Amino acid sequence: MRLLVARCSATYDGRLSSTLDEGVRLLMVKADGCVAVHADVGAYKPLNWMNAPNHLEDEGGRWVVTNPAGERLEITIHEVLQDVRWELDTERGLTLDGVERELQELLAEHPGHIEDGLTCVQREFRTDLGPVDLLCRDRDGAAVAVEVKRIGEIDGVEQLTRYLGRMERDPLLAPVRGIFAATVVKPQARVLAASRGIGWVEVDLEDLRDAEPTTLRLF
Amino acid sequence: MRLLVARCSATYDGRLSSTLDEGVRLLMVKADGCVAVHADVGAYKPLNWMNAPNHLEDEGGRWVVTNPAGERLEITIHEVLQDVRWELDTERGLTLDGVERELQELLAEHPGHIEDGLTCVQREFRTDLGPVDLLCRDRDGAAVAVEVKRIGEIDGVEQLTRYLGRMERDPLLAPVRGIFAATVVKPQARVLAASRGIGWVEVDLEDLRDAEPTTLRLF
DNA sequence: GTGTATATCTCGGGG
DNA sequence: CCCCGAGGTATACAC
Repeated sequence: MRLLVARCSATYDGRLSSTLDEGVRLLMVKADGCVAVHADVGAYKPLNWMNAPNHLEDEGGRWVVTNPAGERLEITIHEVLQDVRWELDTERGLTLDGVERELQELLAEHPGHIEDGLTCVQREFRTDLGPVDLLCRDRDGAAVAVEVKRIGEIDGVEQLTRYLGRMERDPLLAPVRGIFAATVVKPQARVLAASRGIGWVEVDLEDLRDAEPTTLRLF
Repeated sequence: MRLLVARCSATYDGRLSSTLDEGVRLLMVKADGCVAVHADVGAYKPLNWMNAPNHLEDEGGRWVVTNPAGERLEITIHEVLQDVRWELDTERGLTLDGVERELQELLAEHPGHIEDGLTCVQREFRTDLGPVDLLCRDRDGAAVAVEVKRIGEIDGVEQLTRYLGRMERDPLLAPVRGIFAATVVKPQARVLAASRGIGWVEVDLEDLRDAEPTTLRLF
C-alpha cells in the first residue's frame, strides 16, 4: 500500500463528472491498484476513487487513472508531504455474523416464530423475478411466502409483492399469502404491507438464537 | 489524520458481529474521530470501521472504540510499523455534475424532451408516500407524473407506481398518467412499466444541456 | 456479463 | 431525531 500525503486537486469523468479543489489529502493506493483520495472527514468514503481493475499513469506531479469502462480520474499533485509504501495483508481474514443470511437460516429452522403452526417447505424458492426467502405452509396447508429482512423497509414489501404476483399464477401454490418478517418493520412498510393484504411480523434475533434446534426436539 | 500501520486483530459488535484475524493493516483515524481498518485490497471499503461520533480509548496495545448507539470496535495491536499524524483538509471541496438532480432540473426546464406538448407544473410534488419528481400537464391538460432517474431500473417503476396510486385518489389530478424518464431504461424496467400502462422515455443528457434555456426563447 | 439483492452501506435533505 | 431517497453506491451471487 502506498500512502501519499499531498496538496492536490482532482477531476473525475465517468458515470458523472466531479472536480475537487486543491487541498491537503491522503492518496491511498492499494496492492490491487485501487486509488482513493481521502479528506480528514467523511467516514470511510473517499472524495474520489478508482477501483481495480485500472491503470495508473504516475507522471510525478500528475496521476492519470483510467479503467476499462472509460472512466478517468486525474489527480494533480502540487506538494508532497509524505510518500511511503508498506506491505500489508491482502487476505481479508474477516468473518461476519448476524447478517440477513443468519436471520433467514434461523427463521427457516423456527418458522413458528413467524406464525404459529407455520412450517418451512423451501428456502430461496425461485420465481422468474427472483428468489423468495422462505416458502412455507400454514396450519391449513396453504402456501405462505415469507420475505426476510434485518430492517424491514418499503423496498422489501415491493419485492414480496412482485414474488406473490408470480406465485399466484402457479396453480400448485395459489392462493399464496405473504408475510414480511424483520427485526424491525418501519412505519411506511407496515402501511404498504397492510394496504396490500401482506402480513408483517417483527422477530427477535436473540430469541431465535436461543431457540432449541428443531432437530434436537426429536430426541 | 493518524495513520498507523500495524499487525493487529479486531472484533466488532453492533449492528452485527465480526472478528478479524491477525494481520498487517492500516489503521486510519480521521480528524472527526472516525476509525477505519484497511487491508491492501477491497476497493475503498475498510474491513472494520466506526464512524463519528464515537469515543476512542487508546490503551497502546488495545483500542476500544464505542459510539452512542452501543456499538463497539476493539482492535488489538500486536506490532506497530508506523505511526504518523498529518493535518489534512477537513473541507470536502468536491462538486458533482450529472447526478439525478441536474437531470431533473433540465427536464423541468425542457419537458418537451419527455413528451411533445408537455408542460411542467411542479417539481417534487408531495404525496404521502414521497415526492414525485415532476408533476406535468400534457397537451390536453391531463395530469402526468414523471419519475426521473439517471439509470432507469425496476425500483424506479415501483416508486412511480406507488405515487400514481396515491395521486389517482386526488380528484383534482385524476386521471394521472405516468412517464418514466431516464438516460437509460433497462429492459426489465421497460417491461414492468409497459405492463402497468406507464410510459417510458430515454432522454439524452447532452441534448438537454445544449438545449436553449426556455426563458431565452421569449426574446 | 447481466440481473438481483444486500450493506455495520454512506450521505444529504425534509419534516 | 427519524424517515426517505440517491449513490461514480460497492459487493456477492445466480443465471
